[in-house]
Amino acid sequence: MPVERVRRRIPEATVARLPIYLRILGERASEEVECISSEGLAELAGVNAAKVRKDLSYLGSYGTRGVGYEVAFLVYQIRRELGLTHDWPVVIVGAGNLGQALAGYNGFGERGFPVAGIVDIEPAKVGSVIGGVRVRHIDDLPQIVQSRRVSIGVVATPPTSAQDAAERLVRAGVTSILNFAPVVLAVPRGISVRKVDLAVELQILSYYEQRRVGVGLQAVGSNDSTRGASA
Amino acid sequence: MPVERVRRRIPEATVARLPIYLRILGERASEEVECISSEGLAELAGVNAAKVRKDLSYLGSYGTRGVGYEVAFLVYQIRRELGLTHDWPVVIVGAGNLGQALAGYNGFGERGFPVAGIVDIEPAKVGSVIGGVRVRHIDDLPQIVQSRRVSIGVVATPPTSAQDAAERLVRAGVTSILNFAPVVLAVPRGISVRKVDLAVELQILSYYEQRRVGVGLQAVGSNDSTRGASA
DNA sequence: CGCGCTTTGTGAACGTGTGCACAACTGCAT
DNA sequence: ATGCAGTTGTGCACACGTTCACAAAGCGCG
Ligand SMILES: NC(=O)c1ccc[n+]([C@@H]2O[C@H](COP(=O)([O-])OP(=O)(O)OC[C@H]3O[C@@H](n4cnc5c(N)ncnc54)[C@H](O)[C@@H]3O)[C@@H](O)[C@H]2O)c1
Ligand SMILES: NC(=O)c1ccc[n+]([C@@H]2O[C@H](COP(=O)([O-])OP(=O)(O)OC[C@H]3O[C@@H](n4cnc5c(N)ncnc54)[C@H](O)[C@@H]3O)[C@@H](O)[C@H]2O)c1
Repeated sequence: MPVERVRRRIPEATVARLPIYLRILGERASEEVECISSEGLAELAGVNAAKVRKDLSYLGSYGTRGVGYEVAFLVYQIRRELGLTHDWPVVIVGAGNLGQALAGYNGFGERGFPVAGIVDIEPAKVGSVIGGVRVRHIDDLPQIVQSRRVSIGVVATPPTSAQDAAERLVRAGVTSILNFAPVVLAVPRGISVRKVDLAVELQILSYYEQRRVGVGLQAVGSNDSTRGASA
Repeated sequence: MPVERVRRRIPEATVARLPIYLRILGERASEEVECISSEGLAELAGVNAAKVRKDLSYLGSYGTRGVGYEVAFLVYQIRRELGLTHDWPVVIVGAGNLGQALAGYNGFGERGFPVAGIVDIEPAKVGSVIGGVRVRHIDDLPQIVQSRRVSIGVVATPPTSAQDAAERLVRAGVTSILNFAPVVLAVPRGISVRKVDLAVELQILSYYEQRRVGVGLQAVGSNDSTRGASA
C-alpha cells in the first residue's frame, strides 16, 4: 500500500460544494449512470462547469478527457476527501422542539452521522425515547462522548444556555460543533464551529425581497455553503 | 421629508453579517448600553473591527469618531436596510417532523416572520393545530399567499417533493424560498432561494475533523453566512 | 494510423472580500 | 485655543473565489 501523501489544502468554497456533488452523484449512481461530464454535473448542481472541474481537480486528475468522470470512482474519492469513509457519531445537546426533530430524523444516520446520544439538563426530559435513542442527563455527556468516540456535537438548547452547552461539549472532548442557537459561540482554538441560523437566513431573504422594487433583479449571489468552521 | 435616494448595493458578505450585528445590538439595547465601538461590536460578533466599520459604512456614516455608534440608531438603520421595518409572513410547506418544529417555534414571529400558514399534501395531516396555526391542504396555498400577502415560503417536504413544493410556492406568488430539503431547486429567474442543509454542514465538519491529525489546526475559515440568494 | 469530436485540466484575467494602516474628525481637559 | 486620546471611515494591498478560454488528451471511426 502506498504511503498516504500529505493532502493539499482544499479551498473552503470547494469543501462546501463537494457534499452537493456527492449527493447528486449518489443519485446518479443508483440509476446506473456510469459516467458524467463536468457540464452535466454542473447543471444538476446549479453551478458553472469550470467550477466543477476546478473543484474536482483538487482531488486529483480523476476525469477522462473526451468522456467525463466515472461516477462510482468519483463518489469514492469525494467521500475519502471529506472523511466519510467511516461514521461520525454525533451527540445532541437539548431535547426540545428542535433536538427531538433532529434525533427523529433518519437522514443523519443514513449519511454517516448516527445519533450516539441526546442529552438535556431538565430531569423531566430524561428517559423519554426519541428516534430509538433515550434522552440522558447532561452529566452523562463525557461518558457518551468517550465511550462512543464522538467528535461532533450539536447544540440545540435555548440561546442563553448555548455557551454552557458548547463548553460542556468541549470539556467532554468534542472538537466540532454544529450550533443551532442564535448566538456567537466562544470556543478554544482548534475547535470547529458551524452555525445554522434560520432567522439570519430569513433576514437575508428579506433584504433581497425588499430591494425587489419593480425591476426583477437577477443573480443576487451564489447558492453555496461557504461558511467556515472557525477555530 | 427628503427623497429616498437609490440605495447603493451592499456586498453579499455584509448582508449576511448585518443580522448578527442586529441581534447583538438588540441585546445591548435592552441593557441600556447607549454607545458601542466597532471594536466592541467586533468582539461580540467574533469578527475583525475593520470589517465591522466597513460593513456599517455601507449603511451610511452613522458613527461618531472618538465615540462609537449609537446603539438604538444603528438598530434602526440596520433594520431599515434589511427591510425589517414591517413583518414578513411566511408559509411552510410540509407539516412533518421539521415543519412542525418550525411552526411551533416562537423565534420566527418574534423576529418579524410570523407563520401565516402551514400546508401539507397529506389529508391526514390537515386540520391539526401546531403553534396556534391550523394545518391546511396544499391546494389552499394560493389563497393563503394572496390573502396574507406572503412573499417567503419554506420548503420542509421530503426531497422528492421539494421541487413540486417550490413550484407550487412560485405559482402561488411567493418570490423567496428557504429550502430545507437536500436538493438543488430549479426556480425561475428573479426568485431568491436559500438552502439549509444539515448533512452538508456535518460533512464540512467531517472534512476538517479528518484533517485534524496531530497538529491543532488554526482558523479554518470564517464563520459568516455568506450564501447567496440565487435567482 | 490519422483525424475530428469531445471533454478535461489549468493559466490567466477578473471580481469579491478582508484587514492593515492612517488621515480625518470628535470630544474633553486644561 | 490648543493639544491629546479615542474612534471612525476608507484607500490600498493582498488573498480568495469565479469564469473564460484553450491546449492537451482520450476516443471512435474510417
Ligand atoms: N424549534 C425550531 O424550529 C428552531 C428553529 C430555529 C432555531 N431554533 C433554535 O434552536 C434552539 C432550540 O430550540 P427549541 O425550539 O428546541 O427549544 P426548546 O426550548 O424546545 O428546547 C430546548 C431544550 O434545551 C434544554 N436545555 C436548556 N438548557 C440546557 C443546558 N444548559 N444543557 C442541556 N440542555 C439544556 C431544555 O431543557 C429544552 O429541553 C434554540 O436556540 C432556538 O433558538 C429552533
Ligand atoms: N427532521 C429533521 O430534523 C430534518 C433535518 C434535516 C433536514 N430535513 C429535511 O427536511 C425535510 C422534511 O423533513 P421531515 O423530517 O419533516 O420529513 P417528514 O416526512 O416528517 O415530513 C414531510 C411532510 O411533507 C409532506 N409532503 C410530502 N410531499 C408533499 C408535497 N408535495 N406538498 C406538500 N407536502 C408534502 C408529507 O405529507 C409530510 O407531512 C426533508 O427534506 C428532510 O430531508 C429534516
